[in-house]
Amino acid sequence: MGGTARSNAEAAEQLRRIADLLDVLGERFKPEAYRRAARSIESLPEELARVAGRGELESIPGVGTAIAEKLREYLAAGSIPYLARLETEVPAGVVELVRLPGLGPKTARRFWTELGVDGPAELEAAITAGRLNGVKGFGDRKVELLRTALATRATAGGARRPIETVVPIARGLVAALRSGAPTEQVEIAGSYRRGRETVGDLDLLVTSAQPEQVFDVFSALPQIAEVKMRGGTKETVLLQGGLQVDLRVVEPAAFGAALQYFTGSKDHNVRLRSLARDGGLKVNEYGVFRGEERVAGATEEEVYRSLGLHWIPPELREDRGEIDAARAGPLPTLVAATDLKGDLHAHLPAGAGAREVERLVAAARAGPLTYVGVVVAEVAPDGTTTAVDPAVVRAIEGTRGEPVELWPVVESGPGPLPTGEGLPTARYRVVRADGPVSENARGPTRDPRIRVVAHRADGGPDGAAWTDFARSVGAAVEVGPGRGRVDSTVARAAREAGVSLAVPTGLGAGDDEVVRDVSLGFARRAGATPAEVANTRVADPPTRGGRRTPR
DNA sequence: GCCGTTTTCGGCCCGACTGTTTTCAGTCG
Repeated sequence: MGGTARSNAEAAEQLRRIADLLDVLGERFKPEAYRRAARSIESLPEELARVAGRGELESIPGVGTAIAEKLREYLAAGSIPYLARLETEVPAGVVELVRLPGLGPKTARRFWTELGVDGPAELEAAITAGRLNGVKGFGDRKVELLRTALATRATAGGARRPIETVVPIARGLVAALRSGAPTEQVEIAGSYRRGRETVGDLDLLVTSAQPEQVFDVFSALPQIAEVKMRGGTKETVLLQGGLQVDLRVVEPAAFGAALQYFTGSKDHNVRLRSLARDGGLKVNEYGVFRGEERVAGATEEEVYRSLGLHWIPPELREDRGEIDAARAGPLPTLVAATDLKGDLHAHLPAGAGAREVERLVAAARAGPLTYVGVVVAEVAPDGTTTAVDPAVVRAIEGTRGEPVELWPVVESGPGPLPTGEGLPTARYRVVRADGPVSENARGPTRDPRIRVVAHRADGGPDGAAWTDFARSVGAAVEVGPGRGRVDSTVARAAREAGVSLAVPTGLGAGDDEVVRDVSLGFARRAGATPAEVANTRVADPPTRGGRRTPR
C-alpha cells in the first residue's frame, strides 16, 4: 500500500466528499445516505479491509449495494471513480463555499451556475465589484454576512476538540447559569452528554420562567466573545477561543423531551422518531404527542417509556442496536463513578517525598478508594530505569493493611523486564504499549504480574494489536483521554473480546475529576458494566486464570 | 442511496431563526 494507509477514517472522508458534491448538485437524499455510511464506518471497531474480506460490507448500517461497491473500489485502488467523476463536474471552490457559515448548497449552486462564482476568492471579488447588488435574495445585510464569513474563514474555530479540554469550560458555564440566572434545571446535552471523544459545540438546556433574563445573564458572561444569534427560546454564542455554545430555554413539562432531543445522536433520534410514527405518535423537542395530546415530555424516562422503551444511557445513543435492546428489556447498568473502588495506575509528581504520599492517600480516601497502584519505577524504551526515592517506597509499603493501601508498581514497555537494575519490589506491572507487540516480544513477556496495559504511544501498535496483547497476558486495558488515548471504539472491541478495562481516577493528575469522568464516559460508551472494569473490585483483582497475587 | 414485525417502492425528523419576505426559502442543529 503506497503512501497513506487505507484507514476507516480515510474511507469515511471519501464518502463525505461525495456527499458534499452531491449536495451542490442538488441531490435530496443521497448526501445524507453517504454521510450516514461515513459515520458508521468511522465508529467501526475493526478495519474496513477485514470486514470486506469476510464479504460483510453490506452488514454495516447505512451501507448498501452501491456504497459497498465504492468501498471495494477504494480498498483495491485507493480511489473511487464515482468521486473522481463528480470532482470533474463541480469546481473544488464551490464545495469550499458551502463550508462558509450561513451559506449552504443552494446558494453555492446559484453563485456557481448563475454568476460564475466558483470559489471563496471569486465570491470576494464579486462582492467588491458589486456584482451581487440587485441579485434576488441578496440585500445589504446578506452581503455583509457573506463578507464577514469570508473574512473569518481562516480563523474559524469550528473543528471538534478533545472532550477533556471542553469539560472545565462546560462546568464553568453550568455553574454560572445555576448561580447567576433564574434557572431551575440546567443540563448539557449533545455529544458532550454522550461522552464522545471530541466535541464540536456545547448544547446547554435550561428551564426557566424568565428566558429573557437567562439570555441577558448568559450574554454578559466574561467567557463569551460574541453573541451570534438570539431569539425567544435559543441563543447562540462564541466563547473566547472559538467554541460555539447553543443555549435553549424550555418549559419544565418539555425538559425531558428537549434533553432527549438535543442529546441525540442524530441517527438515534431519526430511528426513535420513525419508531414513534409507526406507533401513531410524534416526537419533537416538546414532547411525545398522540394527535394534539402530549403523552410524555417532562423526563427522559417517560419519553422512552411512552415509546415502549426502557431508558437508554446517553453514551449508548448512537443507533447501534440500543433501541431494539431497550425494547426487549432494561439495558445493563453501565459503570459509574461510585463503582470505582481503587486505581490501578497512578503517578507521584517528580521528586515526590513522604508528604506527596500522604496527599495521595488523603485524595484516595476522599474518593472513596481503598487501593492505589503507584508507579515506583519506570523503565524507558532504552532500558534506563527511573525509580522514586527509597523512602517513598517504604512509605508506600507502610500502608499495607490500612484503609487505603498503596501498591508499588513498575511501568515499562511490552518487552521482558530488565533484571538486576535495582528495581524496587513491585506488586505488579503496568505496561506501556510503546513498542511493537510482535510474537518474539510477547513470548518472553508472558508475565502473570502484568495487570494493566496503558498509554498507547504514538507510533505504537494499533488498538487491536494492543488488545490482543492485553488478552494474551491477562491484563486490563486502560481507557482514557490524552496523548495516545484509548477511545471507546478500542475499549468496546477489548470488552467484546473479554478483556477487562481499567478506568483511571486521575489521582495525582492536575484535575482528578475531569480525567475520571472523561475516562468513565469512554468506558460507558464501550458498554462496560461494573463487572467488566478491573478497578471496581474491592480486593486485589484476580490475574490471569483467576489466581490472586499473594498478599 | 438506504431500508422494511404494516413495505422491494415510497418514503426519508422537525422546528427555530434569519433575511427579504407580504407567505417563504435557506440554513442550521
